[in-house]
Amino acid sequence: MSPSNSTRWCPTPEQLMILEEMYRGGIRTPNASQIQRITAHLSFYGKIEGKNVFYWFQNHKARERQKLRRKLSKQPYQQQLLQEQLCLHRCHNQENKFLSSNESPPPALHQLSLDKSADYLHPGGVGSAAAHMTSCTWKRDLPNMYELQNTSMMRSYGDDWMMMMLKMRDAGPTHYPSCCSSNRPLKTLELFPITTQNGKDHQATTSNPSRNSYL
Amino acid sequence: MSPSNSTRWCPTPEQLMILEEMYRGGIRTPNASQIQRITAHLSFYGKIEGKNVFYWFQNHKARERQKLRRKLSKQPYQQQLLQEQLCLHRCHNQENKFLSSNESPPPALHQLSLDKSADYLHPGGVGSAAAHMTSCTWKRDLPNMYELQNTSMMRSYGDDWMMMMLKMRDAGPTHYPSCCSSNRPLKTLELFPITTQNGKDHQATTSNPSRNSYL
DNA sequence: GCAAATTAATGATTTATTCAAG
DNA sequence: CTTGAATAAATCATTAATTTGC
Repeated sequence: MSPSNSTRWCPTPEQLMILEEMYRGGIRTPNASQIQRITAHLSFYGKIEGKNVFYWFQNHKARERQKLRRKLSKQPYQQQLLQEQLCLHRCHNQENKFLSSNESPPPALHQLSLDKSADYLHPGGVGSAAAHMTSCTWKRDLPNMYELQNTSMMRSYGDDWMMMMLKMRDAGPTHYPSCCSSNRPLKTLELFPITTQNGKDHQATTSNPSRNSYL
Repeated sequence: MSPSNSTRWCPTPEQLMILEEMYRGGIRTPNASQIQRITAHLSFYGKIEGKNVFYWFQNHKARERQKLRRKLSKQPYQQQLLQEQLCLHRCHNQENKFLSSNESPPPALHQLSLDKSADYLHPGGVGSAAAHMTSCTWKRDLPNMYELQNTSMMRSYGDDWMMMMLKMRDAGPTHYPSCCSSNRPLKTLELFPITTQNGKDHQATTSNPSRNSYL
């Protein structure tokens, strides 16, 4: 099937780079509004839908985890411990929003006070594919993305979950200039709109944080 | 937590009965439009959302399967074969729509020609909870529900998948007269609107039917 | 009888697995 | 082989049954 009417999303290098950056930054299970913003943002670089973002994080998380598992199974025990601690660190960084909210923090985190200028602002380096892209205005807004990760999708939809069902796919895949390659001029990434979320992202604060999962 | 502000859906006996009836009828993985219709229909008997229907079928299917597995593990081999054949029969009934469409039928079904007045019109009998309900006008429309079951949710959303993310849950659980008990007078079930689907339900006909799963 | 305690069901989420495009 | 898409299995969490001690 030709790329223009491809059935499945084919991320551009820029989209991929940004997604990986976010993943490195600690995003694992973006909630609905996060997905929406990410999608809006990435759509500048090519056709993309929310479900693509959703699936990407799901798959990437799962595959990183499995990659790590494979790796761990042939690693000496010492290094395993190290890895686990790194993981924990990431996890706690993710929880910062939680810690600073007026909700009572989860017990396990009560006893910790972590540096909030976490390492997600200085991730390990960008991919090569579009490395020349001016990096990276959008990073400044990354912290906005750091809302609760244990927010579930379904819960987020609320009564509007049904919206997704209101229409069926009848519009076939529309024009999609070139699959898997940059089809727009590279440009400094624009900021996410700095909306104050108006409590929209604060649901699910009663969930059990132990169910959060970060690789 | 009192029922009125319960966090989770609590099906009324009528809703449950209808869902079970549909399940017995062969519905396993309703697609978006099916879910919408089912939801609209069931909402007559109490508060309900699409996701509840979605989850109900998912859970029910899984738990019936696991129930059967447990049962099979202590059954003589002969009866196992019988069970499997029953399952297959159901499966084929589900595929009838497929067979009659102008899409090329799945290979595995090519070789079979089955009675289309399938047994889903005469299911094994209704539950006792609301058995006095005039039974059952809505059954006449059940065939409408027999669209492709292998249609995936995500695919159905299409470009509107994002709709589900547009708003976050801010409306808390609204008034819900009485949990788990009939809060409206029983009445003959109304027909589903007999819409001709207009091709809206015909997506995903290219999917591999082997992935269909019917218990 | 009737709450508190325990257990069983089941609604809701997440994780693992699988399919299939490219 | 990689990875987007989708489904199934496992898990969590809340509600209903039920048991238990009074």
